[in-house]
Amino acid sequence: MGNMKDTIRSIAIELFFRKGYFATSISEIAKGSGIQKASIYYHYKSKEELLFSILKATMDDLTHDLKENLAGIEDIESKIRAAVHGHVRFHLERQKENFIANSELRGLTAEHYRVIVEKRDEYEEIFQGLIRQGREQGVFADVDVKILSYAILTLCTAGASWFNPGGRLTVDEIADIYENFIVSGLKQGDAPGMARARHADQVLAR
Amino acid sequence: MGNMKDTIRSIAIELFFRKGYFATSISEIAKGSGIQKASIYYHYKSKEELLFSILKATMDDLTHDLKENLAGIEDIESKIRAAVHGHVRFHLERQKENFIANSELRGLTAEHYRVIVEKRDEYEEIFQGLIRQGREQGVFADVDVKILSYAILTLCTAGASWFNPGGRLTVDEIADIYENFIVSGLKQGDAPGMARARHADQVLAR
DNA sequence: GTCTATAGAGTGATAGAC
DNA sequence: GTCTATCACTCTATAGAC
Repeated sequence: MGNMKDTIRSIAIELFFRKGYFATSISEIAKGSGIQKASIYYHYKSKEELLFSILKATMDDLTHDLKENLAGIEDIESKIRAAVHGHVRFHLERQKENFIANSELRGLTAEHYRVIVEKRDEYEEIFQGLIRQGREQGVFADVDVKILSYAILTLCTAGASWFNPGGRLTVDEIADIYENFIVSGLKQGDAPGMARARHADQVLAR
Repeated sequence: MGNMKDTIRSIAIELFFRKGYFATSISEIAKGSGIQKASIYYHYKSKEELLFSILKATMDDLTHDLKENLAGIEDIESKIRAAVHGHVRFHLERQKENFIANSELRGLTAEHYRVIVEKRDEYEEIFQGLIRQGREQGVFADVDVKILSYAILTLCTAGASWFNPGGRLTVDEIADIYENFIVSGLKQGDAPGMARARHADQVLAR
């Protein structure tokens, strides 16, 4: 946190998280950074660029993290577990940036919006690929890949909105709870109705 | 949509959903309603009061809906299914209001914020009670009630952010997918820390 | 790299005519 | 119940001194 550019950045993250992007003014960020508001524009050419730089770095780190977590794992269930665990971990450990990344996309210009959404889509596709593979290998039930990938990602992401760093459970304990819940949901062993019918089909086909 | 008060309200819902509360101005709402901005203040005494009236009605209807959906059902699994199904249905059918109710709480005054959070807590407690009951009756596994209730609610709520009314699946089809995923997750969820051990056991037993 | 000063536009809200 | 006019303020961003 040596230079002013990073100080401004971390004050902005704090304020965008607490008050929201539109409700935060440049002068508040300047005040928190201990400089005059005009000086902000030496480091960032606009408020929107400051937001974009935060979102871009967060998305890049997220995808990089996922690829690293999956490297070397062969078994599909272990892969899903590693992906979910890492996703939860990342969102709880960098709670504020991730909260902003999921709620302030509307603050971006059209071009910047496109860049971030592309990165998000790339990340989602890796996840969807894992679910699809697990389904094809018969490890998971015949689930709807798109709907459940959205569900799983937002489920874990949501942790960033209520997580209390000093609370009852550690990051890894929470990640384990999610991991088990999600893998059970994907396997759908006990679900009656349509799910049970699908499950029976699979068993018979083995 | 006969009177102006309701017109203003529905234009505000549309704009708050699309652009966000802080990024929407009174004059935009007036323009959309076909009147001058000063006329807004005849119907609502401030922008914040307009937001509050939207959130309050949404939360009241949500809880009312849940109580109605649960009435007369005895079996705990059927109760959870009805609660989840109704929750998803409500959020998809009133997508915009619900999106606002989950992202614009920071726009409220301290007192109004308290009112809405109280209503949200009341709703959450009903849900938590159902999960707790299911666990005590042995229908569900020994899950963490608080964490999973947040997880389940945000999971279903998130539907309101990506749902496309004219899309591939109907509201009830999506609700069914969620229902099965959640009930499966609740039945087979393990205690924290057991994920790796359990998975290893499974692999060895093959 | 940070400052003071200010441009230029938009904001929520009110007063008072009709 | 809607209008015009306006107040008082805040906002992002820039110019130019140091």
